[in-house]
Amino acid sequence: MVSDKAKLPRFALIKQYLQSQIESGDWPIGTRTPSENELAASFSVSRMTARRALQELADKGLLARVPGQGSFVAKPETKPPNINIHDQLVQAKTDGTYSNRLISLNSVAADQQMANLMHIALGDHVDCLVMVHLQNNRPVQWQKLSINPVLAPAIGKQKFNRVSPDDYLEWVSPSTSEEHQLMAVLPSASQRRELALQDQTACLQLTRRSWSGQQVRSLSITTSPSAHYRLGVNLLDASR
Amino acid sequence: MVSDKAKLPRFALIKQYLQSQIESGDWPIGTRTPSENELAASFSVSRMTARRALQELADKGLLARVPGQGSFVAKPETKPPNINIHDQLVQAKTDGTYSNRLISLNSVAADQQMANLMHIALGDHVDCLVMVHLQNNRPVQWQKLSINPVLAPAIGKQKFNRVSPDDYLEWVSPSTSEEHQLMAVLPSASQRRELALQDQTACLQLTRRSWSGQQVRSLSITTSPSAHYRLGVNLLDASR
DNA sequence: AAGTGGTCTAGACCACTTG
DNA sequence: AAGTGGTCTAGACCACTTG
Repeated sequence: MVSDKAKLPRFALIKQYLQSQIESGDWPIGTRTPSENELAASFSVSRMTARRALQELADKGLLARVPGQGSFVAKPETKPPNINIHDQLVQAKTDGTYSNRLISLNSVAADQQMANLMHIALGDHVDCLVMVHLQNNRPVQWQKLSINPVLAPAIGKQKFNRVSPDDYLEWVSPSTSEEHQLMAVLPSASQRRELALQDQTACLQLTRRSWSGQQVRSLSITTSPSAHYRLGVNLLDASR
Repeated sequence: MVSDKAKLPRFALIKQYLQSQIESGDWPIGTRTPSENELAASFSVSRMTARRALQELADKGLLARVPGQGSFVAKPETKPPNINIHDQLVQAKTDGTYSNRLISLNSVAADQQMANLMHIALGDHVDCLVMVHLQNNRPVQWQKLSINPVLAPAIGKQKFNRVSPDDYLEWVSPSTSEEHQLMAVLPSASQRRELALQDQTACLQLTRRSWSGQQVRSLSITTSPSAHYRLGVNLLDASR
C-alpha cells in the first residue's frame, strides 16, 4: 500500500504536492507558489531538488516562473485538440478485417502541380496508384497515392491486399515529417462507384504529404464517406 | 556576429552540438551519443551540465536514454498532426472584418440526447442560439451553440455581432477541456440559405463540447463550406 | 570491475525585481 | 538589502547492464 509511494524520488513527491494544490483549486490561477528556497526548507531537500519539481511543472505548462519574482500557477492553456489522423484503419488491420483493392497503378509524368507539390522536375516520373480500402469486404476509403520512385523503387513489384501501400512505404522509407490538409468534398462519379455509395454523400478528404528528410516521399489523397470516417471523440452517439 | 553565441549557457551549446550531429545525419537513428561523462570531459563542464543537454533532447524525443547502456538517437516519432481547430475565424477577428448574424436565441428544454451530452437532467433548460459568422459580410460558417445556463446566465442580455458568443463564453467561463468531432456533411436547405450557397456543397462539421471543471459548459456545432474552411497546411494551392 | 544514466547535496555566482 | 529564478560545480550513492 505505502510501498510504491516510498519509491518515489523526492522531487516527484514535491511535484505531487504542488500539483495537488493546483488541481484541487486551493491555489487558483495566478497564485504564487512557495519559492525554491522555501520548498527546499520545508521538504528538507537541496534547492536543486526543489527546483526540479517546479521546473518540470513549468515545462508541463502548469506554472509560470519569473526570475526575481517567483513561480505562479498558470492558466491551463487549451491543449491543441488531439485529432488522430492515422488511427482510422488501424483497428481493421489488427482485426484482420482489413483488405484493399487496387484500381490502377501507373508511372506517370508529373504535371506542373504535381512537380511543385513533390519538389521534382516537370515531367519526372511518379508512381501513381489508386485503390480502395475495405473493412469486412466493404469499401470505406478511396485513395490516390503518388510515390517518389527515387525513394521506393520496387513499388510496382509489390502485391498489396492485406498490407496497405502506406504501411509498405513506411517500412522501406520512414517519413520524417508530414503535412496534412483536411476538407469536405463531394465524391466524383467514379469514386462513388468504387466506394459503392448509392446517393450523394459528403466525404472527408485528407491530403497528406510525407517527407523523407529533404525529399518528398509521397502524396496521398484519401476520401472517406462520413458514415465510416469521423475524427475525434464520438459525440453524436453519446446516448448511453 | 559572435556576440549572441557567447551569451548561450553551456548546456545549450552542448545541446546545439548534439542536435546538429543528429539533424545532419552524421548520427543516424540508433547511434550511441557520447555519455554524460564523455561530454563533460570534452566540453570541460560538470556532469550535471552535460546531463542537462542530453536530458532536454530526450524530453524533446530526439534521444532515448537507457540506464546502464547510454543515450541513443531516437526515431523521430510522427508528431500528432497539429491541426489547429480554433484558428479559422481568428484572422477575421483581428482584421476587424469579422461579424455575425443571430438567427435565433431560445431557452429550450433538453431532450434525451441533449441531456446526455450536456450531463444535465431531461427537461432542464438550455440556452440555444443559432447564428452565422461572416467575414467581409460574407457568411462563412453556420453555428448552433447550446449553453449551460448555470455557467453563463447572462447570455440572453448580450449583444453579439463583433464579438462571437464563443469568445464571450471563454471570457465568463474559461473552458478547462474540450472534445471535438469532425465530419463531412451536406448542409440542410436552411443552412444553405443562411450560408448563401447556390448549389449543394460538402461542408466540414465540427462538434465541440467544452467543459468547465466537471460540468459541461457548452455544445457547439459549426458547419462551414470547404471553400472557406480547410484544416491544416494548404497543399492544393501550392502552385508557386 | 568499469561504465551508464538517475538522484541528490551544499555550496557558488549571476541578473533581476522588490521593498 | 533581501529574495527570486537561471546556471554551474565537484562531489556522492544508487541500480543497472556490459565485458
